Amino acid sequence: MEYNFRQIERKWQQHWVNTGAYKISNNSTKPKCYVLDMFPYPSGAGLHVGHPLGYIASDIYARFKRLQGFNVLHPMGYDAFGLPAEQYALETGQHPAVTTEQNIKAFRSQLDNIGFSYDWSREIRTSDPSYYKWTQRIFLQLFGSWYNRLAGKAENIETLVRIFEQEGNLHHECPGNRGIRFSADSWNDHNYEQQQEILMEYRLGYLAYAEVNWCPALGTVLANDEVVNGVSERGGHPVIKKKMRQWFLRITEYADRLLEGLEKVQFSEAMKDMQRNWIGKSQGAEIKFNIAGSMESLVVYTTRPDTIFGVDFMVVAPEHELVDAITTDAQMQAVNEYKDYVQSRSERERMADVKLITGCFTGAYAINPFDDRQIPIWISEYVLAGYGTGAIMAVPCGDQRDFNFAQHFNIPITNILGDAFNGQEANPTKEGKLFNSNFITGMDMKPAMEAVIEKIETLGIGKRQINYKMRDAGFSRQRYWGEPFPIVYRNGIPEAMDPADLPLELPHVDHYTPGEDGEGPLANMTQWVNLPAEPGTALRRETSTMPGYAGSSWYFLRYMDPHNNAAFCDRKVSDYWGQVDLYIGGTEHAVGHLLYSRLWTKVLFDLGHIGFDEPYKKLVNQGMITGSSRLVYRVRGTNEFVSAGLREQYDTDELHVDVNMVDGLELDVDAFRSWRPDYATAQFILEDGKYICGTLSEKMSKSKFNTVNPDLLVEKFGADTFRMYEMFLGPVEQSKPWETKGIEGVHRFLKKFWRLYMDEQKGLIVKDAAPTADELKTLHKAIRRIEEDTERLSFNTAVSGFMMCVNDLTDLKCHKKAILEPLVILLTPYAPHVCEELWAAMGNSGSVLDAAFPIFNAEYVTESTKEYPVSVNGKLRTTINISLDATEAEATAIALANDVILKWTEGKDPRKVIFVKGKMINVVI
RNA sequence: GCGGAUGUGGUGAAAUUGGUAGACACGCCAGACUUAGGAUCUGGUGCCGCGAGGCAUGGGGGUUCGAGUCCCUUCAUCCGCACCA
Repeated sequence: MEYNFRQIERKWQQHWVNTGAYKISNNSTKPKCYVLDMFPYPSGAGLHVGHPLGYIASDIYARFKRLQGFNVLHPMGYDAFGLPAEQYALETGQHPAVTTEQNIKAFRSQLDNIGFSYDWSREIRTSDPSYYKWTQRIFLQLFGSWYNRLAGKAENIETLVRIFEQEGNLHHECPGNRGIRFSADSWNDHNYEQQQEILMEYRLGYLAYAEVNWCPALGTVLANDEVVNGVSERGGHPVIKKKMRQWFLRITEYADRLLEGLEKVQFSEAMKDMQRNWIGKSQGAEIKFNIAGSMESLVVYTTRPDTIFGVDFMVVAPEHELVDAITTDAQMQAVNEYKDYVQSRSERERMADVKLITGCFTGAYAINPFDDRQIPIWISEYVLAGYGTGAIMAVPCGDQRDFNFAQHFNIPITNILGDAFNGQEANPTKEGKLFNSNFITGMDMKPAMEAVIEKIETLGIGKRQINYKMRDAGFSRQRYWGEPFPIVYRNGIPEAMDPADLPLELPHVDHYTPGEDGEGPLANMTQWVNLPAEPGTALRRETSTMPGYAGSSWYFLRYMDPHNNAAFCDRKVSDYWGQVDLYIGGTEHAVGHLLYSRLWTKVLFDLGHIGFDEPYKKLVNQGMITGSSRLVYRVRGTNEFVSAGLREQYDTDELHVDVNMVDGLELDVDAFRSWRPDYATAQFILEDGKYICGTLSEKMSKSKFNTVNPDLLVEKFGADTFRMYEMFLGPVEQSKPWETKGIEGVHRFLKKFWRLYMDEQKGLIVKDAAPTADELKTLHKAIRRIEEDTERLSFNTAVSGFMMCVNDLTDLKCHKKAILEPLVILLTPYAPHVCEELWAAMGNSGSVLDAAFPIFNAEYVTESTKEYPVSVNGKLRTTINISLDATEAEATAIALANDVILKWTEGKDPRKVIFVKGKMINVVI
């Protein structure tokens, strides 16, 4: 029998469906293991070979844990809301629900091809009302709670109301507006509307004003990646910033817990660094500067209060509320022109264009509180309104950006660093003494920071302040294809819907055009938006929808209990499954999705809905598979194509060609001719009778014709080969280019593996004879290696471990059941179909999926001698076989007596001999 | 700009703790079997050199008996940056 992978794979995939082999129970005495993939957004483009990399890795791990006796939860679903479906709807008029459904079907069939062990009975879709019902309910939890800083956790908003009634907000600074201070009496005097406004400043899900990318020509709000160079990607219309009232999640209240939580989880240090950076905690001070001739004062945030005597100018964000009030008449026009310019710039551009120095003097001066020096106040785009107080004190001798700014605008620079400042560039050191600095002159910088903070606090002109770069998360999208907010505005005041009335279903619309003034398409559904109400009351629904990360922030919980109608997840069930043991996904989610889902988990934990406050115990980021594009070279102005090696001799244009028409580097010229009508008559200038293509490594995309569809490879080589080849490419976490050519090596391996069991003529050739020591050694070396490598997710080396094992067993002509049966189990996580086939062929009744993982026995692999490498002065000169029992003296004597070593020591006495038992010998002369 | 990652043969890579650099494959070369080969098998294959030998892990420097691995420095490429998901 030959290895007929198509028949085998079809047969067992059907069998596993029929027997419910992947259905997992929530009731088990086995230890649990939760292995999760980041679920995909079902795009219309379908899967390319880059997508399944992480899925295959997690599938192997899940199957491996199952063989080890764990009850493994390994689910899959779809992050089905999103902008592309809505965009597609705008263009084609097809409802996103319809196209999403089609895309999911296509995804599913592609996934099924590869033989994953997902429990599809637990599938979820974020766009399904039975799912987003719970997303809405959890949002109401966020809306209905506040963060009690004294308790260090979220609590129901009612507890805050009780506190206000008794003591006002004396002990609970308002996170949304630090200026708000009130007593119990004044709280109780407030009317409902005023009280709601105050509560809004405390809620974890709250409304506030923020800027969006508004494109007047399209009448819509654009995502950042729909804006290119300040104009809309579609149509190239101007985009400006517009303030809109929007929902936010108060993630900043959790900044410290999100930082601390990183200590408890197994993420890569790089990943933790990215999150820490995103959160961006810094310690410093806020300092108030009076403004000359004005009642206004300017509050700046600085991490370097010790440099206060080096301040030569102030920079205020152009959007800062004070700008209009302090700008002098003489500067008004220049300031307004500058503000118009900044309006057209994206935040990214403002941060990235560091060489472009722009700014405008307001005409106003701040007064240094310690020496009364007058300091000019400028506005510049490099200061962002959202960070700190939106104003900085600029110290050119200590900060390069400030230095560049001062030089550009000819602002004199004060030196407070003595010789440490050379006048050519800023010196940002925190180590050293301060000069020319009034009462802190001569002090070391670090104690000086403390001294300044103490002084400003005594004087009441500032205070110690911790800041975070992280901002509260915008939670509104002016879009259709997302979760509707379960919010009704009663005369403009937002109120939670009754949870019993959820889900609030997304109404069907016929048009996806935006509403007025930047509102989402739902605003056009006046029947749906405006609810019947008593006279004098207006009841209006929220017309924004939630962003993509809403549904994905908690989906890992729903998989545990996907059909529960009474709760998002039964507490007993979430207690059983607990944290995700292994989470695999792309590094592009490093901050966004991961921080949001960590936040939601913490809130749900605080409110008592689940028993753990970090969702993912271990996180692994798979690398991106880049496409390897193939290029052809057309002789300019002709229909003649020249092979890559000869292209220097011609004037050519470089064109992408579909990688599926190229075998390695050789173009299939007939396929190329029939690719497009204008190539039908193409002529080729060949080298050695072949047309050789050029290559280029770049992101996989349809427009580059470098995507490779896994379906084709599965059809040609089988799912087992495909799975193993994806793993064999290299470490999961590393980015690498796709190269189809190598897949044949893995396919050959599986055929060779098959031939250990099956003969083309004789069929099964597995015998019951006793294994030899060599055979046992080969098997157990493989068991040890595969078990270790799989556990540490080093799948590429595990695959080569299998190859070595099969090569050795082939050389040994081993066909013994005692060796081959454990080997089949070992390979099952990687190549489940062929293993199930051979397992059955050997007469086993149950499924190999539930076999017991072979136990490694060290006895079979112990060696008595070692081929020691022997170096002279660190250069390897020979190897000598020496007993592992040999003492240092014995081994050294053998080495020094060796002919080759004698030749290299040239009769000199060795100064030293380094002997590392079991490793090497080095003779130093 | 900030942050992250990666540089090892013609290619993908391996080297788990500082101890034989290139395992395992692809490709290539030579051969066997064959009507045939995109099947299978055998041997070879880092570079330079006839050889002895020398050189080699992006470049430069350092620590060490010994460095792909540790330290310093430098270059290059890729990815993310808050409304793509």
